[in-house]
Amino acid sequence: MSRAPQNASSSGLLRRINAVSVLDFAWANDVFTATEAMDATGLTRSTVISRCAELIELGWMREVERAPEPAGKGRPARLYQLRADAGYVVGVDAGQHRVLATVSDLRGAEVGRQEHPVDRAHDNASDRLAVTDTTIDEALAAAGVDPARVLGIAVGVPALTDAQGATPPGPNTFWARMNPGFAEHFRDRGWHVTVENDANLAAHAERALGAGRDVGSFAALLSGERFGAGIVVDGALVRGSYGGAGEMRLLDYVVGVGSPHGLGSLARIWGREAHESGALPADSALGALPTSAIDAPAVFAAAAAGDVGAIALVDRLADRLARVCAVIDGMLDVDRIVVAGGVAPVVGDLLRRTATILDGMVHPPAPELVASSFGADAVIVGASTLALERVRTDALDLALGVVD
Amino acid sequence: MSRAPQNASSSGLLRRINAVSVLDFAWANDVFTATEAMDATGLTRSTVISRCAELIELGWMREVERAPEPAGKGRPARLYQLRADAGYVVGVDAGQHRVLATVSDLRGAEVGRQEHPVDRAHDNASDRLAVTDTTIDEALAAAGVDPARVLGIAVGVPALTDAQGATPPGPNTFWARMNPGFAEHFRDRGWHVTVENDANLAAHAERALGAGRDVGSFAALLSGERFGAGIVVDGALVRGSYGGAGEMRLLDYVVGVGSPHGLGSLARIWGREAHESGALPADSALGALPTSAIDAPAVFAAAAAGDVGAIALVDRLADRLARVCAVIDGMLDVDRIVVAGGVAPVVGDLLRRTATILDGMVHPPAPELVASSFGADAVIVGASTLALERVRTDALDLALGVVD
DNA sequence: GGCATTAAATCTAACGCTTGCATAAAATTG
DNA sequence: CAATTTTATGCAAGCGTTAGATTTAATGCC
Repeated sequence: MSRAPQNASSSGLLRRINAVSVLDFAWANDVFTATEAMDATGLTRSTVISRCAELIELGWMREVERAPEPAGKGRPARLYQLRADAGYVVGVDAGQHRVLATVSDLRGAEVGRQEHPVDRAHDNASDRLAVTDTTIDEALAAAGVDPARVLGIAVGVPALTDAQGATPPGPNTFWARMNPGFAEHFRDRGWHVTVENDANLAAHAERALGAGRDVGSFAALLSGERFGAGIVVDGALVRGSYGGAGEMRLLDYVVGVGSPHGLGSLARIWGREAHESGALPADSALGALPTSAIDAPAVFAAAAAGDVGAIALVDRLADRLARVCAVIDGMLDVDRIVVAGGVAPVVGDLLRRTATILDGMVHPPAPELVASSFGADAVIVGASTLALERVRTDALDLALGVVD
Repeated sequence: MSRAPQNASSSGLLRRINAVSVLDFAWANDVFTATEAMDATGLTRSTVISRCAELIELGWMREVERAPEPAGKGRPARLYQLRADAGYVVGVDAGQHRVLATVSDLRGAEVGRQEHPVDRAHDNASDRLAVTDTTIDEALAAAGVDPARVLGIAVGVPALTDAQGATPPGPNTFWARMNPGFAEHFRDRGWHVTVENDANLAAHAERALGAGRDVGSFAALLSGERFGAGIVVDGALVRGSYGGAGEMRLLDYVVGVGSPHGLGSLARIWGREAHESGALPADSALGALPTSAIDAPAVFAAAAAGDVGAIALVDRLADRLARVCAVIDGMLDVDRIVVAGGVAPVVGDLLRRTATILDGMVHPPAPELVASSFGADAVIVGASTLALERVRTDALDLALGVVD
C-alpha cells in the first residue's frame, strides 16, 4: 500500500496559511510595513518578513523604496506593496445587443475598456464568440496588457448557467445563443473562466463595492427590459444549480404583475399607450413628444419636471415595483433591495413612492429601497469583481505569467 | 506597543487542524485503525496515533479492545472509536400546542424523548419556559443523562429568530409568545444554544438525513396549518437576518393562493365546507362522517379509497400546492421540494397530481416533488441534527463535562 | 561631531510538530 | 520454530515558528 509522500509539516500547510494571511493584508492595504502586517496577522516579525520575501519571489509583491519625506523616529521600516500589475483580470458583459469588456489590475482598477454592438444579423454562436474575442483583445491592447498576464476572466450573460458556466440545454434557444460556450472557449485560451448570469453579477458588484456592503441580505433587481434579481443572503450569492435563483419567472403568478416586464419596458409601453389613447393631459410635455420618442428616461424626466401625466405613469410603475419587491422580501427576508440597470440613475422619485406602498404590503421592517450607483455598469463591475475574487481565492496556486 | 503573546507554531494551529481531521474521521466511521485514518487524512502513523492519544485524553475517543474474532495476517491494529456517550445534545420542538424534546448522543442516536402539551391557559412566556424545562429534564432523566453532559441544545420555534436566537420585537405578539427568550434562558443553564425557525429546522433535517442529501438545492415545505419553507441552496440554509427566508408571507399576493393556509387546514376547511353545503356525492364516505371528524387524514384516506368527493378536494389541493411550488421554484430554482410536516405520510397521491400541474407552470426542469420521510418529526430531527453539527464544528473548544 | 534614543531588521537558540526510518512487537502461515 | 506480514514505537532530522539578544539605521539633543 503506497501513500502519497509528504513534505514535513503537512506539506508546508502552515507556511501557506501564513503566506495567505500576509497576501490578504497586502490586498487590503496599499504600502505597508512589517510591523503593520504583524499587528494585522498576529505573526512574528521574522515570519512576516520571511513570508513577504516568499511573496516577492513569487511575483505577488514588491519592496518599494521608502518616500524620502516622512520618516519617524527610529530605524525606518522597509515598505512592501502588492504588485497591482502582477496580473490582470478581464470582465465581460456579453449582453443581447452589445459586448463590453474591461481589463482591471489586481487592485480592481480598470485599465482598459472596449465595446462592440451585436446586431441581429450576427446574433449567432460563432459571430458572438468572435466579436467577444475582438472586444477583449482590443481592450487588452488599449490597456497595453499582454494576454499572457491575464489570470482570470468572468463573463456575464443573460442566460442561466451552471457552476461550470454551461447553459443547460433545453427549449430556450435564446439562452443557448446568449451563451455560445464561453466557458470552454476561454478555457481553451488558458484562462480561468467564470460564466455567470447577469443579474447575479450585478449582485456581486453591489455586495463587493456597492449598496450591499453593509447589509447581510439584499437583492440586486435588474429592472430594465425584464425584472431579474441577483440575491445575496447571509453574505453569499444564492445561485441554485443553474444560477436561476432570482430569475423571477414567478412574476407571472403574482397578483397585479403578471409579466416579467421591467421598469424600462413598462415605462415605454405604458407611456406610448397613454400617448396614443390621448390619456395624457393637454399640458403634458410628454404628450408633445412623438410617440417613438417616449421611453423610460423621457417618462422619468417629465415626471421630475412635474408633468401630471408622467407622474401618473410613475405611480403605476411604483405599484408594480412594490409588488415585485414584496414578493422578493416575502420569500427571502432581505434587508435591502437595490434597483440596478440602466434605469437606476433616474428612479429616485419612483423608489420613494414605491417605499410607501411597500410599507403597507410587507411585514415590518420593510426592506430598504435604494438605486444602484453603477447604472449600466453593474454587470461589468460584477464580472471584474468576481474574476478578481476568484484570483484572490487561489492566488498561491496561480503561476504569474511574467516576473521581472 | 504590546502584541498578544503566542505559543510556538501559531498557537498549535497545525496540531489542532490534524486533531480535527482525525476526529472528523472518527465521526464518519465506527471503529477504525490508525492505518485507516492515515489513508483518510494523509497523515503519518506517528501523527495519527499522537492525535488519537490527545483525543482520548480529551475524552472524545476511546481505544476499544479488539474483537477476538476476525484477525488478519500481521500484527493486529489497535482500534479507536468515537465515544458516542462523551456528550449529548438536546433537540426541542417548541410548537404552538406542544413541546417535544429529545436527547441524542454524539452519533445522533436518540436516547430519550418526552412531550408535553401547552394548552391555551398556559400559553404565556413563563409557563412555556417552565413546561419546556420540565420536558427536557424528563427526557434527560429517561435517557439517564446528567444535564452536565449536555454539549448543546437547539430549539425550534414557529417564529422568526435572528442569528442569536432572539425574535425581533414587533407587533406580532404570537412570535414573542412562541419564543419567550429561549436563547437567554438556556444560556443561563450553561448550554450552547441555537434557536431556529421550525421550517428552517425541517430543512436542516432533510439536508443532513433526508431527501436533501443528494441535491444541491431544495425547499422543505412545512405544509400543515400554514405553509412555511426552509430553503437550502447550494448546500447552505438560506436564512436572512431574521430567518424569515421561506416564510412565504408572499402567498397573499399569488394568483389562486391568497392565503398562507397549509394543506392540513385547507383539507379540513374545504372538506367541512363541502360537507355542509351538500356538495359531496351521495355515496361519499366522507359525507357519512360528522362534520367535526373531517380533517386532512380523513380527506386523504377517503380519496385513497376512491371517494369521488374527496378526490375533487385533493385535486383542488393539488392546484393550490402547485402554485406554491411554482412560486418557490420560480424564485429559487430548487432541484426538489420536500413536503414535510404531519401531513407528509399521506400526500403521495396529492404529489403525483401536483407534479402534473406544476410541469405546465414552470420552466423545465420542474423541481421534483417528494414527501418527507420524517412525518411530524421533521422539526425535532432538524433540531438535534443542528445541535450536533454545532457541537462537531467546535468540538475541540468544548470541555467535556465528565471524563472517566 | 558624538551620543543617547527609538524602532526596525537580523541573527540565534529553542521549541513544537511532523516526517522518515530503523527497530520492536504481535499476530498468521508453513 | 522460522518466515512473513502488519502494526507500534523510538529516535534523529527537518521545517517553520516564536522569543529574545544583537545589530542597523534613522532622529534629536548636547
